[in-house]
Amino acid sequence: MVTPMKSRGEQPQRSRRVPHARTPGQRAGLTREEVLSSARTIAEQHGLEQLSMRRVAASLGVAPNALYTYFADKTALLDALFDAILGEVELPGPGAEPWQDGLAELMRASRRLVLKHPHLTTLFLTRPGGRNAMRLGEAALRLLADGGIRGPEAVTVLRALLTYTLGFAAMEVPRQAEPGRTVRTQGAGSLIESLDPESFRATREHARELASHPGDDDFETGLRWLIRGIRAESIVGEEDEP
Amino acid sequence: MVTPMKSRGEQPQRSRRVPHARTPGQRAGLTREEVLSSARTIAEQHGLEQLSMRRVAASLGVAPNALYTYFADKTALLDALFDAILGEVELPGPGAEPWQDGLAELMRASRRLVLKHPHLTTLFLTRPGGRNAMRLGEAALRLLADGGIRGPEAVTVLRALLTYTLGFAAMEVPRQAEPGRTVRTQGAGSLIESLDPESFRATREHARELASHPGDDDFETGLRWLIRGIRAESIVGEEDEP
DNA sequence: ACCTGAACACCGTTCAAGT
DNA sequence: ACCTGAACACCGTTCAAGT
Repeated sequence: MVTPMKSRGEQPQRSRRVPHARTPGQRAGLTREEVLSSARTIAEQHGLEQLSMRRVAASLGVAPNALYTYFADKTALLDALFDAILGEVELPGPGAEPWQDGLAELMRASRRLVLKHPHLTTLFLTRPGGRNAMRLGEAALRLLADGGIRGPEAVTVLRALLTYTLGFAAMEVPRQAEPGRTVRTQGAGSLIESLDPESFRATREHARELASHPGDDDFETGLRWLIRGIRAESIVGEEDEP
Repeated sequence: MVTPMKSRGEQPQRSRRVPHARTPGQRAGLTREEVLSSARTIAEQHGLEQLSMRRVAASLGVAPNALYTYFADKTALLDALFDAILGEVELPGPGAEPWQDGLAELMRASRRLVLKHPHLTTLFLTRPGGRNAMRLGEAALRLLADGGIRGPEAVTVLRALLTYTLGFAAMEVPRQAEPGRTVRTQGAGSLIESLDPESFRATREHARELASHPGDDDFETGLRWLIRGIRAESIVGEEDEP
């Protein structure tokens, strides 16, 4: 499904040649939300590396430096963009399901979100969390508390789960979504063939699997392993293991 | 019509090294390795975002376009740089230690490497592997084979472990190493305090732990969980658990 | 406060030409 | 093949000035 864009007064993409039709004194009637939304459209359609202050400004029909009224610099815009997207994660309701299932579902939702924004992957891993990241963390911590995991250990668990989830998404995305990478990516398979058969014996034996894209199954399996390991060590007195 | 500005008076040159003291015909005696090494120095000392073709060229005392003799474009240089660094991972010898200990040590070595190059973290997650990445994978696959894990499952295990390891390093680094981020980073702690006490109850209860930097202990714990989960599900008939 | 014009100090990359 | 000079089409950001 396509992300529902708030349709404001903008005419679709005719940023070609409408240079700011204003004299120094006049206002364009910009808002912070409009700038953010425009940045988002560009990032989603053309990739993060195409997202520039000048391009955002052009798509809004203003001069480049007009944006600095709303964002101190480009990283401020990036941080806001990141947090806005994070706000769309569908939190699993406080259902009666077992806490570990709820956690798994939360991680799946996070991964789906990242995959829906392939160009922003690195942002998710490197930018410190804003308000919406906290909202995600809160949901996870509550689920953990349901499972009897609190305190420092809960934070460690949360970090491990998020690391795995976001890291997995970060690894699987660029290989398939980068701009002019088609040639280089397919080269991975043929690179294996060129390796010395002796010193790369195991690699060659697994050539087929290594060439395949990581996907849902790999993610689910690893997530299950991690949760299982957490339970085995953290929940001492649990007996109702299925 | 916007006029491209090109009116350039005689500005004083102020580059560090001697500006290319050659006439069009003369050679600088560059090598691919020299270019790579110079790029590496810049990336390590000033960060990845400061690594530009022009800066590398300047540090070598050549014109910017001279580099295109050795690298097709900037991403080619980046890929080569990435693989060169990967080549420095210390592979654990084929010792008699249990396979899971060997794997854990391999992941620790990988994390240490990433942490030694804080500016290159995203590179490790997003760039497809070159020859040295294969070398790392080979070592891991052999250890897994020692543990009786082969075929598709071995690749799944390898992916899960690498995802966790590189993802963890990617998350812990930027928060402490980014250029002008000091103010923003410390803001994470105070952001928690500003949250609504009710809807962010769990977050506030864990404020202290959440504010702390993830570190060695967190990494080790998560790695142990993951490996334990893998063993529990993959190794059916193992009894000698300590 | 919100915007423009102009400028500064950069980018990656290409093209022609010299040896 | 290896390099320079010059140019093209971009960047982020700042500064002064207009309303």
